[in-house]
Amino acid sequence: MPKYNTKQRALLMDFLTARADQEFTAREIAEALKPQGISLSAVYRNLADLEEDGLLTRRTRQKSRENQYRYVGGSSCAEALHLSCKVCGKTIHMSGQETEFFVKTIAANDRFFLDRHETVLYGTCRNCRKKAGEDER
Amino acid sequence: MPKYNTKQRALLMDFLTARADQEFTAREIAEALKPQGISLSAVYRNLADLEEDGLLTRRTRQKSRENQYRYVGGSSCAEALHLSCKVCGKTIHMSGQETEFFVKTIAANDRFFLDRHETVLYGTCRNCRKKAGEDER
DNA sequence: CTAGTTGCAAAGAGTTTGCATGGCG
DNA sequence: CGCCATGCAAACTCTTTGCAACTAG
Repeated sequence: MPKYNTKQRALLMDFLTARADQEFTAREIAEALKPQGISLSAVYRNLADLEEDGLLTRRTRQKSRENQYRYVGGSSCAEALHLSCKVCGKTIHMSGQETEFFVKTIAANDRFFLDRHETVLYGTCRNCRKKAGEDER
Repeated sequence: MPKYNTKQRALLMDFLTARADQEFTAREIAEALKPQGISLSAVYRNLADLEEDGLLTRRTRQKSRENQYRYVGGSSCAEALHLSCKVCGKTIHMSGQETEFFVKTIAANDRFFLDRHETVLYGTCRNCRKKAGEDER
């Protein structure tokens, strides 16, 4: 969708690809990059382009008004499904093989064709589960 | 979280449980129920309570400013994973058996513990895929 | 040069909240 | 009766947009 390569877009892409799979608000990105020269509206406009191209996932967290943006266009993201820990926010990439198997199984059993880019599976990662276990139960 | 059983909460619960797994905006719900006596703010407040209890999923669609709310607290939703068609919006429940298998596989392979309530898998259902195929390719 | 992109500030819109009123228990 | 929930409207704040200035090609 974009036609020119601007400094601002390069800044944003560098930021996002260096932190693929982490969630940020538009404000956070803008604040981090403002010293290097990008405005909040440029961030929004470029994020919108990326989202339209399916390279970006957006979600709203509970109790929050701001959207969380997550870049999922990296090469290591291309085939894998994303597992996102609700506690620490980290993302795990499911292995390509496992993903392949899931996608095929769902297509066969449910006649449903998964969009790997748009799908994020939420839950708790090993570490956070361990911690929760120590605290509560 | 709620302490009293009000007419408004009953209205909202009836609406949502009768349409489990469909997505609505707060405005849509309020408009549908307004004749029966509920205000937009009551809708928001009750939705917030439900979300906090994990009975409700929220997401923002591309190019839209409004949040989509989806009730996932029904009994048939308890065990199943949700497959949501991006085209027609319908939800398919993955079978309990298949879900169980997936959850266990992911726990074993990735050390990741899926939250079935919070996870929605996006893609295209059989019908919509067929249609898309006829149109384009 | 020409068209796309940026910045700024103002507009826009969904969501939240304060406060008085009404209803559940 | 006391406390919670509702309604209304005002307040909030994130996001979008208009427009002039600036660049990339």
